[in-house]
Amino acid sequence: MMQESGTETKSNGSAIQNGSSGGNHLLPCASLREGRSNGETPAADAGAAELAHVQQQQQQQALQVARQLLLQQQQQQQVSGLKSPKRNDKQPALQVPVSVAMMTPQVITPQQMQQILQQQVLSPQQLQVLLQQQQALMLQQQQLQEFYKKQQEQLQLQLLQQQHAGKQPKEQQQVATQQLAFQQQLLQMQQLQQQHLLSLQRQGLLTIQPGQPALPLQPLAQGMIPTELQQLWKEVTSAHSAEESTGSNHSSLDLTTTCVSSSAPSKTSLIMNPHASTNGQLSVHTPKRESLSHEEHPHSHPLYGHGVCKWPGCEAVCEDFQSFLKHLNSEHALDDRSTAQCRVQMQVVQQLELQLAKDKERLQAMMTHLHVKSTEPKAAPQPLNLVSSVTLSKSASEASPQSLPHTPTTPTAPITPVTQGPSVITTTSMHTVGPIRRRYSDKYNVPISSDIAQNQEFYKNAEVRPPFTYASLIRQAILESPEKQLTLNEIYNWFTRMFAYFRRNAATWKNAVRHNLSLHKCFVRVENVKGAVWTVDEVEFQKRRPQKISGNPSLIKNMQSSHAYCTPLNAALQASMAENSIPLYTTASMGNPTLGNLASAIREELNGAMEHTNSNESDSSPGRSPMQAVHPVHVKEEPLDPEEAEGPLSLVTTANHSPDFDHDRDYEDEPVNEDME
DNA sequence: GACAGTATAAACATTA
DNA sequence: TTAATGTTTATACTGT
Repeated sequence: MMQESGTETKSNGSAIQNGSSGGNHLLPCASLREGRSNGETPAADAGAAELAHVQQQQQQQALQVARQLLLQQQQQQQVSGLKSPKRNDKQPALQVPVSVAMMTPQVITPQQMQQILQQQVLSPQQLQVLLQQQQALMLQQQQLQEFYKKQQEQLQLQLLQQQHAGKQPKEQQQVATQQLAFQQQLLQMQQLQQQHLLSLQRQGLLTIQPGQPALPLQPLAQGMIPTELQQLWKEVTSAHSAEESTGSNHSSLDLTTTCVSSSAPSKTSLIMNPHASTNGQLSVHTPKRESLSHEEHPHSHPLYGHGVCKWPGCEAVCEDFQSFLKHLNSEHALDDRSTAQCRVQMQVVQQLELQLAKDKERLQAMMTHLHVKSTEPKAAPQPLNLVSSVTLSKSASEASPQSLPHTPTTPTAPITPVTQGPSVITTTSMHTVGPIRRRYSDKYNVPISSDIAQNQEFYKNAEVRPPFTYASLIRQAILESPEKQLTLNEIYNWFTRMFAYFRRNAATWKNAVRHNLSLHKCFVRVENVKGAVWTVDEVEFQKRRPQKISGNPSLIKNMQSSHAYCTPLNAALQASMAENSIPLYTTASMGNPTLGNLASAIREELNGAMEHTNSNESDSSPGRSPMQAVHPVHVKEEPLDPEEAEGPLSLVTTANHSPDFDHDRDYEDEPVNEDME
């Protein structure tokens, strides 16, 4: 009886902290505006000539770095007694450019990947093409590097032999000639990739920003990438080995076994260098780990969802899970292509992790700043682009209200890093702020189902509090159910299934759910055959909510300013990824999508309301919606208590009917999505 | 400042 | 008896 209370008491501290953290997840919006207000010019401003100049400089830098590395290498050889004075004289000129190539693989760096993601201008197809091009280049380069490495090893062996034999070899010159040829090849590849980048830039797909000097071909930065990849790989392999050590090394995927007998390219890659081996094995280990972790949920696989293969760029339709497995084994077996794709994915993940770290740091700074300034007088109220209830001093949000992009990112983008690493908003990152209460966006008539649908994967994986009230969430859970009724336990399950946030502090939020169910008249308990179920009295629900959208231009303007409520994830991601990409925020791009959001909100509410009222065959007396008259609503019949459904749909009646709102809208149960895109 | 809405916590009752 | 479920009260916070 009191045990739950007891557990709640125990978890109070963490619950408060957790709640605080949840309220913060739109803070990146502020950072987004901050980024925009920096006055940094779009990268597209950088001309091709300037880019070429920068690349030349960077090539020179690369040469210098390579020379230094060579010197270090030679010093090491001197120490180890392997050095040949003659070779020492001859080798540098040969090794330098090759070393450059070895140290600076000219693939798209995470920074460049970030740029592309920042721009938000690439369609998935474009991205796929880009990735494939990069994969091809990477493979070519790997092969060249591999071959060169072998040549160099041969050369060293020959030199050693010749030192012992005291001979002056002709073979050395031949090998050196070969090396020179490969150097030239590598340089050509570099140039090719530079041209590729340049063409991307010219197409507007990739931008070089003045404020990011390390972007295109920064040798040192690139030199760090393999190290980081290696580190990432260590994490992966350690986790994998840990799993194996526990005896769970049986796999449901053939990929694992093919890994062991790996095909030639991957095998050589394994030998070649740690980075290659990393990637080569990762492409195998990751599915295996996933397969292991999902063995108990045979129809749940990270690469499979909604009947579609989620392998990057695949999207093949698989009827069922078995066919998906067949598809996975056949189409995504261990080969060069899959390996390269995994490598690219690694880079994406790594970049996102870097971005995560950066944003966490920024968040800390923001929180510190806001905490310091919390006593400062408030400026004129601005529509906060925050879902959270963080009591921001208005100084933090005094930037332009049109700071949020309307082009949403796909919610799947942030999932991987979020699930693999700590959430963007960690509880620890919020501790310094003190008690924070949430303010939820459903007060702004955000289409909850749209938001949830769009950010479903995000909410499922990131411990981010959904920006909706408990009442809205409960309603959504009930309305999503086939019969529009759920037991309490089913509501619980929906919460935990849909939101990672609600997988913690169960006592707290479950109590809140029960409290809301009891408190709000809109939730009606119905005795059913299988027990008590909860239904939604949509009329009561609409009564409960403030009718903010009434055609008032100021409200619409407010909606426009705060339309980021519709996609908190997108806002956060945009802020996270888009730091300086101004072109997305042009005034012209703000117009219709905003109206679309508004329309979506109205449609959403209308749809939900009318589903219920229609299904109850109730006649909403004084104020029938004009939209209802114009647009027939297709709803399912549902067995609800007729006495619960009556009264006007105030939201609908007060909403202006804009012709933009309802083009061929199919008022099904499916959430509205397209208005976000 | 009043008020409404909401979150959170807690106590208590009921029921399976 | 226990856990789940449901109700109610209290308090605090936020926005209007």
